[in-house]
Amino acid sequence: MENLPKEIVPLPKEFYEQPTLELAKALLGCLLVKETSQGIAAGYIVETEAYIGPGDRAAHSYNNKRTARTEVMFHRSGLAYTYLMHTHCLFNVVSGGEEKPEAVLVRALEPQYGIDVMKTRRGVDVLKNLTNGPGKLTKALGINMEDYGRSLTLPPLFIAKGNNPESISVGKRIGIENTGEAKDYPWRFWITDNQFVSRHQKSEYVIQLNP
DNA sequence: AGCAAGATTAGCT
DNA sequence: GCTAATCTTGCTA
Repeated sequence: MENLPKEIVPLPKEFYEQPTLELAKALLGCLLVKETSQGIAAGYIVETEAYIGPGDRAAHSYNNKRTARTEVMFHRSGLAYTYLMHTHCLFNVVSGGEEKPEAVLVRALEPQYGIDVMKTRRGVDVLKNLTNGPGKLTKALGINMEDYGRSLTLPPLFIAKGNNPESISVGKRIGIENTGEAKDYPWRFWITDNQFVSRHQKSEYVIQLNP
């Protein structure tokens, strides 16, 4: 079983208390880690999308819709919101704070640790295709509905500091054609030119970050 | 109890 | 590009 370097530790809960659009950008470059009996698998987050509470028609929590599925979105920031989409599990980070149902969808990773177990789980041998989509990365890391509501500040599922990206591209969210005006909100973020993003798309604008 | 829809993916044309 | 896969959730009755 592969072990992580000892300096890789979960980010504190305060990290998740920034505004959702900021968090969606701050998560880029961070390391998403899942530990299971099969071993550790982890990758750098390279693509995210923000879903912002009652006013966002594309969000599951639109109009404060509170059901068994969306319940965790109303809880504190830094919990895992997992849900099923067709045959796949998708992974989100809850944000916004108590009673503010917001979340960041993690859409793609750059594989870093446990690549062999990822290949086994995915039945795929090409590194680039292992985690370049929201349903693919959960399968590669072994994230499933048992992770619903889990805190991301401790094992077996957590996020650690990684590398700060030099440049972030911003565009429209993917797969929400039927959501009226919300489909055009520029709330998708990815590391510019990264080869592990789920889809190549024209950016609305690019943010250059100071080192 | 029945049913339509879905923040996707893989495989084929 | 297009479609099937496949199943849970949430809404309506």
